[in-house]
Amino acid sequence: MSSNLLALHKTPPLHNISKTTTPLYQRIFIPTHVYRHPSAILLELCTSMKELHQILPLIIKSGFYNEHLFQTKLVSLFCKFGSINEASRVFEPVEQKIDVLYHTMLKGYAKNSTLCDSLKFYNRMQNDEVKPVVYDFSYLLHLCGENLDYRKGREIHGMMIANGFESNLIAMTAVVNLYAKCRKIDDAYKMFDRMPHKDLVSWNTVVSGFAQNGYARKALNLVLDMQEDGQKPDWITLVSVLPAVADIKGLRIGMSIHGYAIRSGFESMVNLSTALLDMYFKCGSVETGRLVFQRMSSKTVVSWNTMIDGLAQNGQSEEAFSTFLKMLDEKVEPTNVTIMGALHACSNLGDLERGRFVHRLLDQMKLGSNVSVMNSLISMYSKCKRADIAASIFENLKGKTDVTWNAMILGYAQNGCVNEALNLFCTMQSQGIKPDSFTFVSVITALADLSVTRQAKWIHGLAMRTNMDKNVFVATALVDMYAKCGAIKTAREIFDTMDERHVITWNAMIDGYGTHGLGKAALDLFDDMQNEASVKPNDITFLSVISACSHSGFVEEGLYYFKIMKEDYGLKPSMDHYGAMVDLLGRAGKLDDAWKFIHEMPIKPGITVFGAMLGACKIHKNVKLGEKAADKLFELDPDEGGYYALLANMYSSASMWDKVAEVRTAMEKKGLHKTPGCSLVEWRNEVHTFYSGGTNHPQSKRIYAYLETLGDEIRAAGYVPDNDSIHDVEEDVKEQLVSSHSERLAIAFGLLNTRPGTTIHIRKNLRVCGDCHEATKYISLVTGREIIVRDLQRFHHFKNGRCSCGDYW
DNA sequence: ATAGGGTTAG
Repeated sequence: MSSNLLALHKTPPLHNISKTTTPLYQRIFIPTHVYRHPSAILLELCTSMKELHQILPLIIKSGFYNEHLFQTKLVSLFCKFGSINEASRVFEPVEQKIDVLYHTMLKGYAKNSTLCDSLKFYNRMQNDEVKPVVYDFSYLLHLCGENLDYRKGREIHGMMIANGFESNLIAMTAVVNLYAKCRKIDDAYKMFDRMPHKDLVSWNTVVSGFAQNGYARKALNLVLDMQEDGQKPDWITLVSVLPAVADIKGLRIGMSIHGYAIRSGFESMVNLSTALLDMYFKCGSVETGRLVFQRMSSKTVVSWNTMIDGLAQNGQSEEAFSTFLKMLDEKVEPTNVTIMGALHACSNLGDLERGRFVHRLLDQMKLGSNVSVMNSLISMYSKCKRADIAASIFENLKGKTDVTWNAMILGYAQNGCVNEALNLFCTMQSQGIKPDSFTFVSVITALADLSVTRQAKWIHGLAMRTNMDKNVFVATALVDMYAKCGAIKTAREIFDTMDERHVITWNAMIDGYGTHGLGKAALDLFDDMQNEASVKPNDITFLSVISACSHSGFVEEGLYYFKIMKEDYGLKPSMDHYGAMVDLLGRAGKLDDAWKFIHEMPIKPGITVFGAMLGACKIHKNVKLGEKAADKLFELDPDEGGYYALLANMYSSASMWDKVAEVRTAMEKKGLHKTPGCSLVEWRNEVHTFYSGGTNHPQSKRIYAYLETLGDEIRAAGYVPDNDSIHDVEEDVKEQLVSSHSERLAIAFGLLNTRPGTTIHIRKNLRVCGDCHEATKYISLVTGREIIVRDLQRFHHFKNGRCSCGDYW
């Protein structure tokens, strides 16, 4: 019986009907005009503009066209199908317009036209001496809410009061709704509080108001309050509160709401199922999400959209895309949100081909002017490594929003185009668009990649001045950036002063310690994290912890954390986790264990895993397993020259020169190249880039000359060149001289141009080679300088002839 | 004949 509560609320009880003399047509809900003529029944059943045009001649022929009821119905239908012009063509010629016709027309304006035009029509009503009714105000207020026009909304609120609707339930509910939509939730609540009588609809309005304004807990509490007030939540209450549940990832509350919905017989409401679907995905419960979707007896386009994006956000992008295709197959008309979901999936997959397919589709759908869609398109091309295409879309896009700027800045940042990202950041501000937390995160991430301390301090200062550093995500990006700039202490200081820490904050700090070789600090921090009730470690946390163990040689600990990750935390290891484990075992010299581990993996081992294996074989000169790993790599990713280089390095470390030559020939035949070594160093507000063996730098001569004297000094101090490292796979003979590796040029430049005692920060795009590592240790000794090198995988702090990695990297 | 509250999105 509870399921009928809403029905009882809206219609009089049945026994009343049978006692009265209500005419038959009212009892079965057929309106008067329909009763009078069969053609009107068609009008009642009409569901599209096309049908309406077919029926229109019949109405005219019937002679009823001039009746008020028909005119009003026609205006109503034309408006419903979106044509205010055709409604107007019915409305204007009517000589004796009844009030209802005006009200209907005003509704049409409010739903299909601008606020300005609607207000003009309202003024006309005043002139024509039509007395406004409460609904006129609610349409207008609704429109103000949609346009987020708070000022006009207040004006209309005033007009409403002037017309005597100050304490009208419906009018006040509309006001509450308006203030809530305009993000003035306090005003909305004040109005709600002032209402002498509150019904289900007004409670629902205020619940959805708090939910939409991000006050999830408050929204949930209001649902309890309303029940104390004697209102039983209906399915709209649930739909309104479910986004709040999703916001706080309250899976348990969500499930109890689901139970309540089933008990109350709301299961068949599509919108409710869709809201449940969304909630389950936002709570990360993919399985339940799939189940809800499967069980839905009818699906709207919103259900499909929720499913597609929900899957994409939960790492199921292949399934997201196939769901998108299935939707097209079932002839469901996609919307802009569908396209955004599909693009989201393509972004995650990094699949340019399918991304282009969606792009063509959205062009066909004429969605090219939809800013949100274009923002997603920019993100997709950026994620597919085509920042150039993204940039050309960005340039040509009319009506850019802050989201558009953020998407492009992030796109540049993710593609290593730091200067472009910074330039766009400046252009954005010069055009009066305020950077938000997303913008800062993108720019900070880009700078973190560069590892340039001066720029780091600049953006940090800017974030502080704009109060952006209070945002968790911005602060986390700062922690990450300082860690990547080698300033691990500053990173920790920011971490410690944060009011709120997200999982990603902990992850960034743990990873920072890990890459600095501070394994103990990383594990201590992981312990601290357990004491924090509000955060739970996720898969990334464990990846950082395991790789921290790997960098510090904590094999036992690494195995332990891998175990508890699965058993105590219920997390499924990804390819990256397996790669980190192989690295952990392999680096420690347990190559057979690593090889065994690969074969016992429950998923098919990928490039990450074999890459780690080959790297370990190179360090420990295990040619037999290294060749096996390399074979797999060539099979999995035949176009990557880096593996050939790694293999050649392995042979050279084992002094197998003929094999080295063989690999070089194979590489040349395939036209593959090793990524050129490149090191960055900051000097006087500029970033100087050095390539291996390069002579393009203005100070080049001075640098090479200095490297020669430096070579003599370090040899005198005991440095012995490592001949094994010399046989690299570079084509140029000069590049074979390790003394011209990019980091040495950068170090020499740094030493020549900074005052004695200054720490030198270098950023390298590849891993440091053994000989350079050895040489840098001696350089730090003879020059008395601290040299910090960030390579592809970790930090090396060289000081007094030693490195923080303890020669373990 | 007009009728206040509701789901998806960087």
